[in-house]
Amino acid sequence: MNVQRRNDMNNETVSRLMKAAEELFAEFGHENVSLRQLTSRAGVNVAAVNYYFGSKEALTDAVFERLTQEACAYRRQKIAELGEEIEDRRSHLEALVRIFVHPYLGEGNEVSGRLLARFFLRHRLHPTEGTQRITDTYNNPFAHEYIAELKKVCPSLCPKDIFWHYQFMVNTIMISSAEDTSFERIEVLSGGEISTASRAERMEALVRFLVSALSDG
Amino acid sequence: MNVQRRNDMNNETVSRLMKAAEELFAEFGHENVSLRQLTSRAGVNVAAVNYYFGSKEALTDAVFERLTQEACAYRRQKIAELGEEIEDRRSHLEALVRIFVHPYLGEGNEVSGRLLARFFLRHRLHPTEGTQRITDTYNNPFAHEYIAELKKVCPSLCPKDIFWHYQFMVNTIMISSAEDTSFERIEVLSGGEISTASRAERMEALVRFLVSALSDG
DNA sequence: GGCGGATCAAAACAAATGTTTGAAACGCGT
DNA sequence: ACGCGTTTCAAACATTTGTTTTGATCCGCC
Repeated sequence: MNVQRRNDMNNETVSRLMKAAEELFAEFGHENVSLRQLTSRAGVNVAAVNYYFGSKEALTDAVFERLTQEACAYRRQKIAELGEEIEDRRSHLEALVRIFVHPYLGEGNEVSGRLLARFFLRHRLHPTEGTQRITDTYNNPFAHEYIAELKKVCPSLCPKDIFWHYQFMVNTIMISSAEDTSFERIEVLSGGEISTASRAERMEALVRFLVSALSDG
Repeated sequence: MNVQRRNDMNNETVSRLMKAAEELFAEFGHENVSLRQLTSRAGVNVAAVNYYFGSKEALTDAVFERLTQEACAYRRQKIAELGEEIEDRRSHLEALVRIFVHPYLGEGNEVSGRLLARFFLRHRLHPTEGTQRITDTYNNPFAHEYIAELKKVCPSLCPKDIFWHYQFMVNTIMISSAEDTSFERIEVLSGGEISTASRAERMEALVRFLVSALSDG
């Protein structure tokens, strides 16, 4: 009835709200951002959230949905560009992994990547009707396509393990992308041997880890 | 002053509180458990939490600390039992991985394992003074010892990557242990090909994944 | 110009939370 | 039996949260 009343995209207030939500959610997590912080940052009234979205949760879901949609679309396109011909299995696998990781850790996705990962983790730990719907609509269909591609380049992997390893791969990427401090920990772990690495370095290390895990058997 | 007044372990109310906290936190996450739920379950008064622990956060930290301590102690002992002699690198590595995973997914650790993982994830996403202290006190020192063991059985791994891969390994284990639904997803991913797996099966699949990721290069 | 719906803003609202209070109940040594 | 420190309890408290309400204002249109 009054939920999700008129969240057209071409609306100043709506887009200001979503922009502010993205930034704040990424920095603090949606749990720790009150509507008053959010609307104050967006420069709109507190009531605007409920007026346009119906509830805070609906706004959260809207942000989550947009990011998820974009990530899946990007990856679908990149996989299509990759084509069918498989020259070297290992490098093809690496390309596949890079495509998956890119929306999270790739260049230009600093904010949205972290946010997307946080949303995903929250869905895993505390699924709601909304996040479940988004997962079913976007992530699961894409997951099937992606797993099919994995199968092509990992023939030595037991069929069951394809699913398992896909799951573990996703898990690793999520938490590794969700928070920068999880990467700064590398400095204390190595006793300073590795100084806090650049974003690009982190992604390379993650790709190596995942390729190694998925190849071989 | 009045914080952490008298949380002796040999106290009926205190242990009742911690037991209820463990169960509820594991099921819903500490964020989603109110003091009234908690104390009602424990059969004590609401004020008992503040009386004995000083605050809800202090109680949370106490639970976290105990579990972390136990996990590290267990692993230290098992590593010592493993001894120095390395006959087969691969199986030694596998044993090491199993030792790490056990407090999270091993038999008998159903509740505490999930809880510990949830705490750890929360610390990563939203560190506090308390969780940082616990990490510094227990996890980081143990991490150094464990990484040293890893180095012995992964000589082909570039020294820098030892730290990275350790970090990724921990991440994978955490999120994979934190929620059972992350494992039930395997059923929808495989299109029903794999029915929801037993806890033991999951652990085996995770061990395969990690060993594969850590060996080779 | 004036009507009517869309949009906004300030305030009020209800519910939940962690925390504190003050008094009653208890345990126990003297 | 008394006194005293500790523990327990119900109630109140202060604060924050998301949400709703009530008008005021804007803008297009007959």
